[in-house]
Parts: sequence; structure tokens; C-alpha cells
Amino acid sequence: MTENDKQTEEKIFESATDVFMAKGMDGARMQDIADHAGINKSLLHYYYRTKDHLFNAVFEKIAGQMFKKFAPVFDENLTLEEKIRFFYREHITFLQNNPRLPAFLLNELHRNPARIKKLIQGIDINKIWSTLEAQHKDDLIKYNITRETIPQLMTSIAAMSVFPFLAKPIIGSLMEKMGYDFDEYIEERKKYAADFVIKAMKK
Amino acid sequence: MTENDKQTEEKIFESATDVFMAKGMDGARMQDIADHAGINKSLLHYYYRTKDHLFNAVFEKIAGQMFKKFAPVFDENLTLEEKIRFFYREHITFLQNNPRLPAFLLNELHRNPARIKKLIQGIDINKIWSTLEAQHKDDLIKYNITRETIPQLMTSIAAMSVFPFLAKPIIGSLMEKMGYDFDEYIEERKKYAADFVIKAMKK
DNA sequence: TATACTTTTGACCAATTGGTTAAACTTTAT
DNA sequence: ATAAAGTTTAACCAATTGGTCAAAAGTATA
Repeated sequence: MTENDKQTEEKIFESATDVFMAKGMDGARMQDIADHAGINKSLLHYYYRTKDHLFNAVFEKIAGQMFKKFAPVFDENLTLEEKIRFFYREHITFLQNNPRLPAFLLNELHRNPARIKKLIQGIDINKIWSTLEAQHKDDLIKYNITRETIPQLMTSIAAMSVFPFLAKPIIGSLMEKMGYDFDEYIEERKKYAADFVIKAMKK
Repeated sequence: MTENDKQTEEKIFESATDVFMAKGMDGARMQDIADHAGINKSLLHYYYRTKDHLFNAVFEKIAGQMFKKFAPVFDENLTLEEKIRFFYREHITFLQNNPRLPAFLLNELHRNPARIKKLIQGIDINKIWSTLEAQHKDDLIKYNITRETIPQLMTSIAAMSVFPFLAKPIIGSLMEKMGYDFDEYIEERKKYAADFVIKAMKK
């Protein structure tokens, strides 16, 4: 039945996502995924031929999500500062709901570098630069942003939101030990990161 | 012979470090390590009883290195700004020589959270705070650094130097595609990160 | 109801892999 | 030189694991 079909196939996909996210490709076990979904292991092979296929399906979806979140910033009609604030609000909220996503993605890209090309084919820094120039010509001068410094700036912006999630094993434990609350820290970071970057950009 | 002994044991340790760093505990194979060292697989068990023991030995050494590098900053008799510049020069140079270290460490801590307690037992933010207060009382006021904001500031500082190495699979490929040079970018980051943070800290 | 088709299951298989063992080889000590 | 001790190796073992298969169960169609 198509109804039950979708249910099973979807259940498998969701369980696979959970297990692969938590354990990675190498650490994940097909039996784990089956148990997690409450079904027989053979069903995994019935719907997704192999572990590689299943992992592939999960990775493709996950990878897509990550970068879709960056584009809308440029669609909004906002000042550069407002765009930065907008970005951190959206991006950190997304990471709050998908805290393991960056680590999962980077681990897999390290394990299988062949994926990278396909993943970044949609990203064109020159295009981003053109868009920025068109939308914020004076801000680029005001903030001294050039083609040479844009990698430094963009990685710094990404670092501010992504790093806390990548380093959560350490940061989270350290904060717990010291009486801070990680979730609160993340919530506050939406504003802190924006303020930090905006101040840093000023000449 | 003790001479040859050390050679073999050390060769195993170095090969294990390389393979574990590259593949992680789950992805690493004992046979790989043996091949890498050019010896029989049984020797791994002769010197280090099990894979876990061997991994443990590697992890302990690696983990120790990472945090030893943070302490010397406070020993130097420098202004706060000079300390930040000193830190990034030292820390990024260290990471240039050990680019996989942060990813390795964080992956293992995620896989085995029990390690974390032991690892961070030496770190005491309150102690760091006291040291900062003693050395830079006026700077803390000048830069509006308080017990509440110190996690935000410290994670931001760490993010600036560590993130490029964690995200190297993406950043490196993206830069290659766009005609930037990753190593050059890292070298420049020693100064950029310091400038960035110092500007960001100002009220 | 009978038949064809799809879905699910448990038993099973072959390959991989961490680990063991006994024998061969080296080195050291007497 | 010879025995004792340490080192190295190849062959082997047992457990894990991704994957297969045929039968059973369920569903749609006639």
C-alpha cells in the first residue's frame, strides 16, 4: 500500500538521519537504524539498496538545507547592518533546530572530499561580491571591504554562529561546570554575534 | 633491544596518530596502522594491548597539546591587546602544524563524552577571570567585559582561529575554486583575527 | 473467493576486522 | 657457545556487519 509504503520509507529515512547524524557513516550500524525505526533490517535494503545509498540520500537532503539558509539574506531590502542581524537571527535559529548538522557535514566532506565539488558548485563568491557591490556600494567603502578581505570577513561571520555548535562538546560541558547555560548562551549569541561583527567591520 | 624497542613503539604511535587523525576511531583500521608503520599487525597488540588502548594513548597526548597552548598567554607581561595578538600568532601557528587536531578532538569528545570531564578539569573560567581582573582591571571596564559576557567573548576569540581549520573541507575547496590561497589566508589570519577581535571589543 | 503483486520477516552468507597464539628470529646474559 | 628473554611474524579465530534470499504475511484485483 502506498500509504504504508511512504510511512515505512519515511520512517527509515528519519531514523537513518538521526543515527548518521549522531554516529557518522563509519559509526552507524544498519541494525541500529532498523531498531530505531522499529522494523526489520532487510527493509532498509528493500527501500534503499545499500548503506551507501541510504547515507547518500540523507546527506543530499542535509547538505541542501545548510546552504539554502544563506541565500535569503540578499533578497531582503535591508541595510548591511540589518542584513547581518537578520542573518544571525535566522541562521542561529536554524542551528538551534539542527545542532549536529555542521559537524556531520564537515566530517563527511573530510571523509569523502569528492562530494565537495558538487556541494559548492552553487556558491560563487564573485556573484556574491557583485550582489554586495550592487546593494551596498557605499558600505563596502565605509567598512573597507574588498575582494581581498572578503574571505576573511565571510569566514569570520560564519565562525561566530557555527563554531559554538561545532565545539559544543567542550563549550557545553565547560559552561555546565561553570554555571552557565548553553541554550541561553546560544540565544544571546544571535545579538552578540551581530554586534561583534558590526563593530569589528568598522575602520 | 631498548633502542629498536623505542623505534618500533614510537613508529606505531606516530602511525596511529596519523591514521586516527585522518580517519577517526571508527574509520581507522589496525591493519592500516600496521601498514603505515611497515610492521606486522600483531606488534600493535604486543605494545598496546587493544585498539582502545592505542587510541587512548594517542588521544591523551593530542588533547594535552591543545590546551597547553592557551596558558602561556597569561604569563607574558603584555597589554590586553598585545596578549590577543600574541595568542593568535602562537595559536594559529600551532594549528598550521596540526590542522586536523581540533576536528579530531571534537569528534572524539562527541563519540565519547565521558572523556570531557577529565579534559576540562584543568580549565577554570573563574580562575581565568581572576587572572584577567588582576592583570587588566581597567581594560575590563574599558572593553565592558563582565562575568556574564566572558563566554561570548572567549568562544568568539577561539572561533576566529579554530573555525577555519574545522571548516577547511569547505573553505579550502571554495577558495581554490575562487582563486584564493588557503595557506595565505591562514597566514594573514594571525593579524586579521586580532584586529577583528580588538575592534569588536570596543564599546 | 482465488490470484497476482507488494511488503515484511527471519535465517543465512561472505567479508571484514580486532584480537590470539605458537613458532621463528634476535638480542642479552651467563 | 648456550640458555633465557624479548621481539617479530604468519596463520588462525570469533564476532561483527552489510547484504541476500526464500518464505510468510498482507493487499489489491479479478
